[in-house]
Amino acid sequence: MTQPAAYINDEDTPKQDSTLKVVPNTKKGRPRSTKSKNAILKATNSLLLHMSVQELSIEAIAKKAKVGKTTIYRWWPNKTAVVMDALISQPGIQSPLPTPKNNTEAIIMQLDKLIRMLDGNNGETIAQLFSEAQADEKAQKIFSGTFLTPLLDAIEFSVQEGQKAREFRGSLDPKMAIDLLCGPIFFRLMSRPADLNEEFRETYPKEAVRLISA
Amino acid sequence: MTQPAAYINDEDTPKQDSTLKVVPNTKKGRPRSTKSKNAILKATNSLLLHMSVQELSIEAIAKKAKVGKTTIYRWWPNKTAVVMDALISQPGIQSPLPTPKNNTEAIIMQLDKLIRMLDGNNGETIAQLFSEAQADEKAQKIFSGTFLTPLLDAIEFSVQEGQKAREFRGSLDPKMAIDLLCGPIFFRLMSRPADLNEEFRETYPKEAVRLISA
Amino acid sequence: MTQPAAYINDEDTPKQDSTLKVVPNTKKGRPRSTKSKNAILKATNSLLLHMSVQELSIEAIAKKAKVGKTTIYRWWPNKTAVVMDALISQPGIQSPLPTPKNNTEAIIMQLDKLIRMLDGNNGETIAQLFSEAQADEKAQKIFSGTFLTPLLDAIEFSVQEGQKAREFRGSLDPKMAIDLLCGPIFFRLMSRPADLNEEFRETYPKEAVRLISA
Amino acid sequence: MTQPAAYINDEDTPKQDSTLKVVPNTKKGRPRSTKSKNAILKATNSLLLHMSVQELSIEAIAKKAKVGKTTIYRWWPNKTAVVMDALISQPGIQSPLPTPKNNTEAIIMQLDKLIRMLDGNNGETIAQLFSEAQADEKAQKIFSGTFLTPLLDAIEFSVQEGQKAREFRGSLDPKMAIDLLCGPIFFRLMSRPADLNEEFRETYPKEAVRLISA
DNA sequence: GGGTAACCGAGACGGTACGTCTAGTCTTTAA
DNA sequence: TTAAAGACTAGACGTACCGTCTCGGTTACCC
Repeated sequence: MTQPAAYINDEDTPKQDSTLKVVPNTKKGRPRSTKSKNAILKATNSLLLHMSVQELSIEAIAKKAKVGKTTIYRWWPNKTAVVMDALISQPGIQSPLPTPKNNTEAIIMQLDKLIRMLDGNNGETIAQLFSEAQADEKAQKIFSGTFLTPLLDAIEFSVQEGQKAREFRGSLDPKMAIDLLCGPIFFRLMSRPADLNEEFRETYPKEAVRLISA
Repeated sequence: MTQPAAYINDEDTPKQDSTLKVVPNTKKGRPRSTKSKNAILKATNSLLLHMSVQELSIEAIAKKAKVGKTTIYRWWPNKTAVVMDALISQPGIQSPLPTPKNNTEAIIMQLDKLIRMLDGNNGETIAQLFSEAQADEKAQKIFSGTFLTPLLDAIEFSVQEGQKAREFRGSLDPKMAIDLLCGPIFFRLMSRPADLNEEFRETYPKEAVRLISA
Repeated sequence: MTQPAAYINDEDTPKQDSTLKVVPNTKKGRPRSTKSKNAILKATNSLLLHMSVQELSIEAIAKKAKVGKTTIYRWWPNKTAVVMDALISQPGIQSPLPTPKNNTEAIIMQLDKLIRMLDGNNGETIAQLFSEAQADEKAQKIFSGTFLTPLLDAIEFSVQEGQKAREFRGSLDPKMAIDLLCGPIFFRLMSRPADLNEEFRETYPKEAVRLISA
Repeated sequence: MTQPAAYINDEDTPKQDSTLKVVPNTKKGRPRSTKSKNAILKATNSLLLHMSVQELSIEAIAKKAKVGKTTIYRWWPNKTAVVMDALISQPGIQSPLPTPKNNTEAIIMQLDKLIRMLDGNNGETIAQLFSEAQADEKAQKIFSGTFLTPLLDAIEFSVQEGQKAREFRGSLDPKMAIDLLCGPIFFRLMSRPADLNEEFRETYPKEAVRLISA
């Protein structure tokens, strides 16, 4: 189960032009204000309750958080990155999974967790981030790196383990397996989000995993 | 069978406030200029080769088509509607399917056609329209009404016929069947569009239909 | 006393490009609709009660008069002309003067009539037409020809007669005399219109004529 | 003596909602760019050589001055204010008068200065601003406050002083005196601007002041 | 404890696009 | 032929944000 991490603004170093400096490490100067950081993330989450990612503007965040626009641009490359961070910063969004007894169960648990995550307001926001990523390369990288790739890698790992263990059909291309497992969830999220309900969460994962079983 | 319906600017009546008038029938005034209409659609398609739907602006279309902005706003409610029309106006985008010998084949043909349609530049555009629809209600209505609903309705019809004919599992909720059939395609479109290739088009439809077979 | 007339849309011949046709006189086709003409003038006067000449638009007139824009453009060269016509069409705007017993009295009567005319809503409109004329050559011609020149010519005539009769200073340039007589009225109209009241009407003409007396 | 007052954008504080703040003194944020301000005024003056105030557009100023439209709207409430500022910013437009030896001379000097100011292109512009003021309340306030009121107040002061000193007729209402003195100048400006020439400048002030003399 | 470096807020900057409005022209059918 | 209706191109309006910049001022570390 790879744990790639990704963008996510953990380290308090401003976004760089990727011009590699060898050991710039000597942190001088005023350190990053955690107060501002939190205010920004909080304001973002708050605003997203009333508007879409597309409607959300950096200016609105800055105003709501009582923060200079520069402060936002210093630490995040674009709106997608801020929203992504704000999403992740929510408590309980990253709950660890219990240890599964086999790969079938692992997949079921992962899909269940995914559906839970996509339910409600967060689901809308994620759908909108996914949308932003369609046209904007930078947004694409952040969304993939922070959210999508880790998710899919974890599932792919389980699929491959399951194939080794003969739980799943060996003939199936793992990429195809991922599309079969996750595609319906995201498609429903984007086309009929209201149907991403409890019933779906209870029936779909079992149904889906059956499709790739040996 | 399919439920065509939807937006689509066929009739040359300007967008209305939906305040129903009883028989306004006598067409007075200068009729709509087909020249302008075509110039707008052509310009839109042309611009979409170099930019995303999001980057595309009404002003750019108007300029390229040598048309007043008012003319665009008179006939289309928003950008999504223009792009949707432009997409559909392309020759060969709406080819009829040959008569299938059973519902399994019908589904396969429909999926094959869908994948073909989503390949290349049009696929990108459609993904972007789908994205626009995530946040914007008006865009959502136009995209659903013009593109998504007709498509899904046709597939749903085939699924239900197939269930009656015992070709497909009767226990499967038709909505779920649609998600299983179409979800992977759209998911791949949006997450790894390069993989929406010929190989996928040849393998996926058969694989997918197998999943819902009795 | 010149009788210049001017623009004024009396004859029902559309505005021409002044490319003289010799005897086009055989009036064919549908005749001009007096109904439309009246509706246009009435609508114009009505709208001018609530807005300035500058705010008034041809579109608004056409809409209010339930008339095509083309109909307006066919008969009047621009907004100024329409407004000018509308103003003149008002009943009682063109009352003839009684015969004066000398030129001093003639001037007084003329100034009194002018002040009366510039009082109230019509005064505002005339000030606005005068304003329109400042930047727009066509408007200038219409305003001068229809309103200003006839007025000033009449006064100039009285001044010159009065000079011949030794009622007024012979040394005074007639143009200067006109400025001295009319300037204060128009200046007050444009700078303090509220002061163009009855008191002013009663005191000013006598005062003014005194200034040019021998 | 004179009541300068008025709009005029001297202090670099953006136009406010007039909600009085008590001592906002600590100037935060990036200071106003004098470069942009000058570019805007210069561009305005430059454009006014070729077009009227009415034809002039904010967009054209912005384009010519290589400045964002927002920058103009941030500092001036409307076109009239920009033009007024541009006019005043011209070197030599505000030359101080030499000390007069009596009020008669003071009036003559003031009228002479006024006629000089209204000669040529600036005269046209001022006539157009006066015109703008006829219909638009905001324009009216700016034109009066910045140009007309200071001018008339100064003359009124001289008139009243002259009346006290028995140079001028005491029976004359000062407002009437102003109309008599200034009316002809502005009337000529607006009706026959070409006649606002040197000859007029030399003869009129003396003639005018004679009319109000005791 | 003074210097210095990076941070912070505020907000002005040059731009782009929005959706609306009006000008003046053009094109149809009906009278 | 004119009238009405209304479509047409063109372009200004004032607003909203973008991402950058420029201020005065505020921490921290390092000498």
